[in-house]
Amino acid sequence: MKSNAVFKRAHNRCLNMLAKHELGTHLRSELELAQALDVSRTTVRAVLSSLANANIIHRDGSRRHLVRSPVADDYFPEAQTESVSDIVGRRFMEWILQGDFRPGELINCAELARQFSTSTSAIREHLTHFNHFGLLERRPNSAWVFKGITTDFAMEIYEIREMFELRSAHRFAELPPDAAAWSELDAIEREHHHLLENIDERYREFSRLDERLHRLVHDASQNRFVLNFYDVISMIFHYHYQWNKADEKERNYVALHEHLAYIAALRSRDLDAIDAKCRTHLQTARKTLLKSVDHLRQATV
Amino acid sequence: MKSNAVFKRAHNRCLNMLAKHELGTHLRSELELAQALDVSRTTVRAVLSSLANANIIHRDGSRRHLVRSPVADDYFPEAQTESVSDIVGRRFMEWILQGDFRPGELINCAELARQFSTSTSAIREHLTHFNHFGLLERRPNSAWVFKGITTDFAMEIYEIREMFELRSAHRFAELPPDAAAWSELDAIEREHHHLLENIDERYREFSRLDERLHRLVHDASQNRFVLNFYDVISMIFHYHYQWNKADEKERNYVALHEHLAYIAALRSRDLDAIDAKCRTHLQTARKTLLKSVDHLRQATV
DNA sequence: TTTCAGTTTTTTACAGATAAAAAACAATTT
DNA sequence: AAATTGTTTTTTATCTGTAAAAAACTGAAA
Repeated sequence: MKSNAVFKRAHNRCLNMLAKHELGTHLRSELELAQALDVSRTTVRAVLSSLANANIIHRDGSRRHLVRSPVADDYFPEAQTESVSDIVGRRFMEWILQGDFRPGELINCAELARQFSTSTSAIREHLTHFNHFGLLERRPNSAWVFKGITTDFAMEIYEIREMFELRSAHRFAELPPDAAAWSELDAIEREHHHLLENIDERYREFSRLDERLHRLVHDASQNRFVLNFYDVISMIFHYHYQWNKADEKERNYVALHEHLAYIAALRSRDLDAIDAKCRTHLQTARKTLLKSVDHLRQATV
Repeated sequence: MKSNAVFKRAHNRCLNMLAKHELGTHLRSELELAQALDVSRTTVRAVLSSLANANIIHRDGSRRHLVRSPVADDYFPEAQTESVSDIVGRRFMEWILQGDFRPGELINCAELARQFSTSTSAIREHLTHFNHFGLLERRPNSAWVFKGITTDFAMEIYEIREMFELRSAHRFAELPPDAAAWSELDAIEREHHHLLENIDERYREFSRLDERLHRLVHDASQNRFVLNFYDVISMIFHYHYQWNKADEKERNYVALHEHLAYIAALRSRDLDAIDAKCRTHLQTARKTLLKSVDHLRQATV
């Protein structure tokens, strides 16, 4: 059966919203809450009745008002707000990065299902997903082969990434001056400067900024295949940041400066400069990934 | 439950093999048969016992020999040899091409399951597949949106195709002279000449040759993402050939000549010539696809 | 007449069950 | 000993069932 993670997530988010409310004030309509929480009205109603049960809100007639401010105990634990599908995806990547799988190894769905305490259906769904990511290969009527985050994988993914990002960057340069992307680029640049000012404390925030910049560039491609592919990159990087912490501050410092040069090139609209700065940055990023792959291999051999 | 399409397919293929045997001759070992039929020994044994039941083969001791030649009636109907997953994939594409879906329309899994007389699980599995193909978009906890084979789709897919094929063609040109790919290229070229000699009768065979040439070029990329993407192209083309028959002979005639020029360029190893011929051919192919998309849209509006 | 909350209907996300197929193991024959 | 067949164990593909969530419908209130 379906878990009620959607409900619990909405519940917690609703508590966050209510924490900013003054006592006694009326809540917004169910429809507005549904839109704010990004769930259906059905789920909002479930949340509201659970809040009423906990005496956080109370009804007077057809309206609801805030009775008491929510406390830590009113929240569902973070772990319960993750959907089964997200859990499986996360745990699968963790398995890979902990070296529980070796490249070429066959994957046992039932065993994984047991390990992750879900059903084989949930596992199967995710295996097709990772198949698309190039991490697995399906042998029809037979087992799945784990292909692994190997040197080959890193080289292949970067070959495509470079092609796609150069193409997208060119498109970006052609955007009309009033496009929203330019002001987003300005905002990203400012964030880079802020980060550099406090690099010692804030260097860990780089990954989010990296994602934001590259996603913005890729968006200019207006090509669903390019964007789909960036999801793959993004996922790999999301985990990569967690698995190789060596020289993290130094790496991020270098990358921030490369980003600034790249941003300046984009703004200059000079295609050759864009190519040069983009290539430089991607080559650094590739080296980092390759080093991590090596690290991963040595840790597990 | 699982259908026994694998068994039936193996059964029919085994009958084909036996049709070439002389009466009384002994069959090969179970293991050899399994390898020849590309199934497990378990399935081979099921096939052999069903053949024994039909008095086509007979056992003497531990060996088996052919008793009578198989007849048409011994075969399972073609329709029963397709796995559920293949059926769903095929029928889904047929639906798209018959205009049963309109771009932007929401897809109803249960309704589709009813239409295709399978379960929602089989449908769901295929929807994720088509999601990856850019034909659908998933809205979490909600319906799937059909994006359709639109002009945008054709433009986007060709943008990537051109990037990937040019890159692969360059790699192809760099292959050592003794690589197997060169002799396969020779064979493909000869097939082109044969086809051109009998273009009036054989023009329909072009699509298989087209797939063979482009697949060969893409193989040189040695990049799993390029190869995965070619599967998308290949699928679209497989159906495209069935949905637009207008000017088929003329189109194929032109394409065959473009292929020959492309092959000659590859053999010359001159990168500029390769780029030129490859681009020319892909642009023609794109025009054809765009015309078909138009055709599709007008037929369904 | 638009916006709301109450109610009902559909649909999705998963779990669980099972025949078919594969794989592993055991016993025989060449 | 190597190759084959017989038997048992696992694993996959797929169907069915159900709580959770979404969507659609309905009547009341602003």
